[in-house]
Amino acid sequence: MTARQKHFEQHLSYVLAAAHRSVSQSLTERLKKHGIKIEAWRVMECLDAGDRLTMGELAKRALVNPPALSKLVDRMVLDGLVHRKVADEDHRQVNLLLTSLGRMRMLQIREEVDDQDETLSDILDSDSLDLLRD
Amino acid sequence: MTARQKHFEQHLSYVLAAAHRSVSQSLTERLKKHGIKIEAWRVMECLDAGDRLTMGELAKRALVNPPALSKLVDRMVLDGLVHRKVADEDHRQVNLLLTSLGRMRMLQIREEVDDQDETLSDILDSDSLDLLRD
DNA sequence: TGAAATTATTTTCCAAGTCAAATATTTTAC
DNA sequence: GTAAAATATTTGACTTGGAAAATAATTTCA
Repeated sequence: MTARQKHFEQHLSYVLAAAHRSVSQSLTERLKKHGIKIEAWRVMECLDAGDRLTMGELAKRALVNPPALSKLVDRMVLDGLVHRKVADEDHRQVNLLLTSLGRMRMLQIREEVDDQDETLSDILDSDSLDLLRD
Repeated sequence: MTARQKHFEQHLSYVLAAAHRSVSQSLTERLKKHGIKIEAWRVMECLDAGDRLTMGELAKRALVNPPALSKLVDRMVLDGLVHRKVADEDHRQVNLLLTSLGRMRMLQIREEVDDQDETLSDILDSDSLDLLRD
């Protein structure tokens, strides 16, 4: 007899959705002044961190499905943040590269995100964050 | 001198997005057999739990923006899960009500969600969940 | 080798979300 | 009492996302 009869707001999926929504919304708000979406920021950070990423690798790391990534990258290319390059070894693959404008913008945005993280880390302790990495 | 130089995958927004994505995807997969989206399930649970909810209240509790909720409800009405009723006191407001079909379907879906929660609660302990409710 | 299978990415078509404006109703303040 | 402001919800125009198909390149293996 497990302790049931819980309110649905305690379901894992609800709690996660609420937390994600709240954090995303405030970050989206902050990123508005930089004219960029959270996903685009993640893509730029991945490119800065990882080496010669293909679209497939990038999709996994930046948490975006391949078709969505393809379209997002279209826009980022238009904005001059990244550029595509067919991979040398395997011509099916595409390597994405940050432009210097892209790197510059990423650094500015990173400050904004770091700032939000510091604000929020007062509320949330790091142990629970570790647990989320499952 | 705080311990910086962290990888961006440790950012709160990234960790939350990853956790949310992972849980949502597996739940979405499970809910497919019931022909329903996570948001629609949340709406039904809210209606079952709360009393005479207006669209505005519902939007907050079900974690959906008002325009998106309005459209989602359109579909749910078509599917016979809920129906709209102009509020008695304030005719600007709309009260949403579960149909009996809606309640029945909700109960079935709840089992699916409870099941997933049990599966995942082995991995994640409840302390971290409490912390997410901020 | 070369046809078939596999893999990476993009495209297409459609469903769903957003922002701002429109609509409907109620409240406020003269 | 009524015009103006405020509030609740929906609509419309546009953007974005997803599933599956299309495209392009590589690998397998007979």
